[in-house]
Amino acid sequence: MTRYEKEIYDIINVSEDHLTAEQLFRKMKEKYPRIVLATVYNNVNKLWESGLIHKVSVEGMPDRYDRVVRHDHLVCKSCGRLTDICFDDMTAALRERLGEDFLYYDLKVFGICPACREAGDRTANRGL
Amino acid sequence: MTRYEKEIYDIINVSEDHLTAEQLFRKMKEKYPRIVLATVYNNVNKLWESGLIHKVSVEGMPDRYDRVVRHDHLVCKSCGRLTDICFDDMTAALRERLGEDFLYYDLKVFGICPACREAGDRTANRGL
DNA sequence: AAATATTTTAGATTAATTCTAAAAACTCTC
DNA sequence: GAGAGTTTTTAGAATTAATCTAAAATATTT
Repeated sequence: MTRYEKEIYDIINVSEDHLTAEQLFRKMKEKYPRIVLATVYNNVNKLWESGLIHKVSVEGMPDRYDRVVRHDHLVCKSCGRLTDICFDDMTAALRERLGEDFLYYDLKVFGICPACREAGDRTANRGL
Repeated sequence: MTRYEKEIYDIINVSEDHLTAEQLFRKMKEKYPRIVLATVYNNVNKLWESGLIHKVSVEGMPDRYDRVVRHDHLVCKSCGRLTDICFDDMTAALRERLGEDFLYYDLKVFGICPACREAGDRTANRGL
């Protein structure tokens, strides 16, 4: 692993958030001011291809990057925020129903996050 | 629903495939040669916003559109092909674990489709 | 240190999607 | 059924996310 690769890997594994390439780029820039966005893309793609990080894609938003430890996601339909959640591992059950092996599965539960729900309520009260 | 909206809605509901905006555009063009890609985007977005169709997003590929009847997806990691599959409805179980309501969930199982597996085997035999 | 390979930079390019302004097609009212 | 207002479509520019390319910078090997 190169220096940047390692650094990006660490940011992703330490961060509570699910960062986009752009956000990783801004974070990297604090430490390496001459870094360029393409370098971040190069590195997340290398990390992704070698299975060291996950890529999370939600319609209408840029891809975000995530640690690989098994978990699921809550997606806010309103602001797009991703929250980790860990439902029971369904691998065995899915495999049985499917009748054959697969690589992995991805479960996203869409709803409205507390912050947006509150904001929505406030908005509703204002009659907007 | 406008004429185009209805037509696009029907194509999505009749098709076995999961079409991209580009593919819908080409299909629409057979019947309405003067149609423009932006019109397809306008219409799928209207349909999507009103909950009449689903949008399926997989990292690295353009969004595809789908009927709304509840089902899950198999995604080929190699060619990207989407296949419908219907596992048991987990809404109740997820809701219980989550402790609150949500809008819907999205389950994708990633693997290698039969065609790609075969092609891969052939390639492997060739030593590539 | 020279030769080779890998990574980064800078900036152009592509692909998917959205936006904008004008034209066309509806819809309503009288 | 002609004009007024609204909605949709067209055409093409603009935007965004991501990739590509070629040269420069860094590593690695010999």
